[in-house]
Amino acid sequence: MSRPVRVRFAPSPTGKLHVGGARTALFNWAFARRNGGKFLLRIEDTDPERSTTANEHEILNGLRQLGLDWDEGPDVGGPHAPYHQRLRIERHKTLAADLLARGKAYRCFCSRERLEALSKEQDARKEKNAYDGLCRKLAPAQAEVRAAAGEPYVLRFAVQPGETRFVDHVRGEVVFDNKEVEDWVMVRSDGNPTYNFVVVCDDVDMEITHVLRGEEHLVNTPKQVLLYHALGKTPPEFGHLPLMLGTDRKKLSKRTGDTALSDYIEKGFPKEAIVNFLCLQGWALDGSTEVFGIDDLVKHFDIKDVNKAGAIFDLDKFLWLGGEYVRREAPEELAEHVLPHVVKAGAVSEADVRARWPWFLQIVAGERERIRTYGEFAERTAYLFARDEAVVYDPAAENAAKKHERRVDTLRAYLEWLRPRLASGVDAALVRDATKAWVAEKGLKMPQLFQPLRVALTGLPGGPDLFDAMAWLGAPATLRRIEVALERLA
RNA sequence: GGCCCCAUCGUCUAGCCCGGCCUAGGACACCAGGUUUUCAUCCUGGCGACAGGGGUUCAAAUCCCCUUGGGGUCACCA
Repeated sequence: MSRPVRVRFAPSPTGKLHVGGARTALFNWAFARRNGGKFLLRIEDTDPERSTTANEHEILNGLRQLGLDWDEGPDVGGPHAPYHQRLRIERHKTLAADLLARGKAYRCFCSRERLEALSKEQDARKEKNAYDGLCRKLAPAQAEVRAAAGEPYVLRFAVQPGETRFVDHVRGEVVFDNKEVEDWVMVRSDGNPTYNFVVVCDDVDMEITHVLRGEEHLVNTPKQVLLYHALGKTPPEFGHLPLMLGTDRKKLSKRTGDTALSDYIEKGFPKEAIVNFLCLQGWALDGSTEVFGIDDLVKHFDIKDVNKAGAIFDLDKFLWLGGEYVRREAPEELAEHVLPHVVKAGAVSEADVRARWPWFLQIVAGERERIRTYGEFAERTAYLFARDEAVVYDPAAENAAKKHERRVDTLRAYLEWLRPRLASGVDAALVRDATKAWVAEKGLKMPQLFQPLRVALTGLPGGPDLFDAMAWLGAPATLRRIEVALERLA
């Protein structure tokens, strides 16, 4: 007889949503959906200094963009409201007072100076840093008097000797000797409870059955399990997810790459690719299917299949996945996704693009196989929106063009030949065939014309079919760019 | 350093829990070839791993132990 599954994701709105956090949320959500349970969101805003509502909105927004929804949370409410931890503080204080009254916690009057000196001594003796339990020996009545006199104190949890063990669905059973767990601070001297305390209070009140979180919390778990017992509650089951690592094999940090979900959204990774990639960090569908959607995750997710070892964030594979999803999109859909990035690049307005929508769709269809993110589209097509006189020549492309001795003569001859043929616009197929015939007739090798021409039109070393590019550019720009190249490639 | 966690190709992983089907499978990346006006897509092929050492067993990537290596954590932060 097990209780209905209830899991939560409890982000702290002190910054952007980390991709590791996004994956934690995703796995929690999938676990709930897979097991017919509830997924709730709780905002861990106990640090008023660093928590902002802007961050909170961005986090919720990011989760929604990934396709997650929650049954209870700050915006949707629920039977256990409020879902902002800050608003639950009275309950936390009540629970803390109860623990104090029952001798499960005690007042500690030690000054920060003493604590600092203590840890210095411990360092010198190469001992582990931990509170020595001095105030635990104080008689409760005496502590009461000192507190009443206004002496500042913190509330510490009284750890009893023994062993603490818990089930971890990722790692198996984990055991800690309570000697390793210090008498940690539950309530600060300013009256605010600490994370390890409130997280348990809220998880108890919200009837959380499974706690799935990052491995960095593994060492907090014995403290929390002990607290559950002191509260007379059964601890939930745990699952500590492997860390997402940077290329330096350490916890993913800004040092080795972008860490915020929003960074990847801004770069224009397709949402489905983000979800897919996050799944692949620590979990596999079946060992051979790499591209799959969030529905497949729900259908097959089992916490027991989650990997124990940390996973290095593999940007190459992420980009590859991006390409997979980009190529699955129809031009119309892709055009909408790509448009904001084009506008952001600054050379053209959304209205201008929409005014030429069929034209834009052609370009999107043409570039689709060449991009892995929406952002890359904007980069690759920047030449289309450049001034004809100021197309940026990629050095590699320019050098390749300049390898050809007679490039200017060839280009000039071609320009003269081409001009009348574009009089009524560019028909890509026609010009393509005619040009190939022209090249053969002149006894030229293909690259002798095509490389200089490519630079003239696009400035890029690779790219779309040149005659498609001419069509996109239109006759005047095509001719003008070749004219300009006559001088720039001389 | 103490404690805790982890260990299959360069990377993400399948296999491990319930030893034999594993001369260890897939994917990314890389290399080579094909298609092509370039780039890309696409197709074909190649390179490439059970960290080391002991056990247990008829048999170990799979179970146990040790070593080594890596990571996490040691706050009145979450």
